[in-house]
Amino acid sequence: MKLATWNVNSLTARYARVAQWIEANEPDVLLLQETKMTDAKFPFDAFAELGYESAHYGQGQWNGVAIVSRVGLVDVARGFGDDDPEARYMGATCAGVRVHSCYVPNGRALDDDHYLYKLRWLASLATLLAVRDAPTIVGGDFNVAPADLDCYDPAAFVGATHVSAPERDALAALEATGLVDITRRLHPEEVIYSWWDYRHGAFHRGWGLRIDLLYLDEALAQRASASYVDRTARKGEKPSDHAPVVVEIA
DNA sequence: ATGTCACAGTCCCTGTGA
Repeated sequence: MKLATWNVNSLTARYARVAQWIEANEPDVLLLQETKMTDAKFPFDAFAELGYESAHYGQGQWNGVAIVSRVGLVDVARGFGDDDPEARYMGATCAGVRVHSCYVPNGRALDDDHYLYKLRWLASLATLLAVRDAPTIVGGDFNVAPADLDCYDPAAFVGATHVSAPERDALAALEATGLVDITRRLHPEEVIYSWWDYRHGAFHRGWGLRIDLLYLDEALAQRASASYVDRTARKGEKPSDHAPVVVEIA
C-alpha cells in the first residue's frame, strides 16, 4: 500500500495540482486536510473519474478533511463524536487498514485559547486511538514539530506554538501507545520538512518545519519500505504551503 | 518590511486565519 497525507490549503484552489499529483504518483490512499469546502462542493465525481472513492467531512470556509482511496473505503467516521464544532478529523477503513485523517488546530500562541483547544483536541485524538482493532495509520497536519531536528530554527521558535513541551508531549503520548512516526524512524538523522511559510521566500531558504506526520502501528511500521516528503509538490504554480508525506508498505 | 495565499463580505479593498 502506498499512502500519502497532504494539507492542500483549499481543495478549490488546489484541485488541479492534487489531480496531477495523484496521476503521477498513484497512491492507494490519500489523506487530505484543509479542503476549505462544504461536502456539497467536494469533487467526488472528479476523483471517481481518476478511479478513486472519496469521503469528506467539510465545514466551509475553514478546515475540512477527506480520505481518497482506490482500495476501498468503508466505515467512515466524521469527528470524534463529541462537541468539536470544527471539521478536523475523519477515519475510514481502506483495504483492511484503519486510516485517520487529522487536521490538528494551529494553536496560534501559547497564551491563546486556541492553544488549549489544540491540546484538548490532541487528547481527544489519543482517546480515540487508544482502542485499535485493525492495522492503523494516522496521518495529517499535526501542527507540531516532534523534535528540534524538525524545525529550521529552534532558537527562533522558543515561546512559540508547534514546538512547546505540552504539544510534543501529546505526540509522545500517541507514540507511547505503539504508534511509530514512520518518516523519522526510516530517516533518524535527516533534516526533513513538510511545510514552508508562503512568506519570506521560506521554501527557497530552507526555512521549514516537519509537521505533517504519518503514524503507523508497530506491525505496519516493520513492513514500511519507504517514507518521504515530495518536495516537488511545493514548487511550481499555485502550490500548497505543505508538501505530501508518503509511506510505502510491503 | 510578514518578499504570501485563500476566504468571505462587500466589492475590486479589508479583516481573518494560517
